[in-house]
Amino acid sequence: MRRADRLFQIIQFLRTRRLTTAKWLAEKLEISERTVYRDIQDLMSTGVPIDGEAGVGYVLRKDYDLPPLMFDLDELTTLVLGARMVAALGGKMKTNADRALSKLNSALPKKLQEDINKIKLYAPSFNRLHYGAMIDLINQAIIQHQVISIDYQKPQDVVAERRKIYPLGVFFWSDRWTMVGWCTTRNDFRHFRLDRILEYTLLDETFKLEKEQRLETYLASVIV
DNA sequence: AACCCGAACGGTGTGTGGCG
DNA sequence: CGCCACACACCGTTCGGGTT
Repeated sequence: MRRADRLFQIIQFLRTRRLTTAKWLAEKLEISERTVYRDIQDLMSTGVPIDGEAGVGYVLRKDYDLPPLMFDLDELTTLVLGARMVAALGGKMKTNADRALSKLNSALPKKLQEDINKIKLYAPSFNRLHYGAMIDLINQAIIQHQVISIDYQKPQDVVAERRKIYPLGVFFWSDRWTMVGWCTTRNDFRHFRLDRILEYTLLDETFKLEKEQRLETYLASVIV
C-alpha cells in the first residue's frame, strides 16, 4: 500500500471511530506502531485536526471532513456490477439502481465516463424472478414495524399456509432470497424463501419486538 | 551494472501521563 | 502502583530513483 493511501486510510478509520489507538491502527494496516506514530505526526503537521492523548488514543475532531474523492476504476467496476445486480431485482430496486448509476455517471470526469461504458459485467439472470417489489415491501414493513401476512408453501405442502410475520431482515444466500422474521404462528424465528411466498400483504397492524424477538438475537443464535 | 542517496520503515529503549 | 498508550530518539535495513 502506498503511503498516501495509508494516510487516507488512517483518516477514514479516525472518521468512523470514536477512539482509535496506535496499536489498533498498526494491526489494521499491518505496520508497526512506530510507523503509526510517524503517520499521525505527519497528518497533524499538515493540518488534520487529530487529538492524541497518552493512555487514551486518537480522535479526529468533529469539524473535520474530507473533500469529495473520486473513485478508481476497480471501485467503479464493483459499484456498477453491484448496481446491475440490484437492478435485476426489478421494481423500485431497479429504478433506484438506475437512478444511482445515472447520478454516478454524471459526476464522473470524462475519462472515467468512457471507462464505465467499457465495463462488460452484467447480471441479467442474477435473479430469474423479480423480487424487487416484494423486497421493497418487506423493507418498508421492517422500517415501519408493520406486520406482513404471507401465504407460504413448503415443498411437501399441497396448499399454502397463511402466516402473520414480524419481518426482521432479508438475506441473499448466493442462490436464493429469504426473509427472516418472527412467526406469530410458531412463536419463534423463521426464515421464508421468497420464491415460496405465493401472496404477501402489508397489514394495517404494527408490532413491537421483545428483546428475544430481535434480529440481533436471531443472528447471535445462528452465527457461531 | 554498480554505486550513491534519501525516504520510509521496523526494532528497541526510555520518558510521560491517564486511569483503575 | 501497575498497566496501557503516546512521544521521542537512535540505529540498521530496505527500496526506489538518479547518476556514472
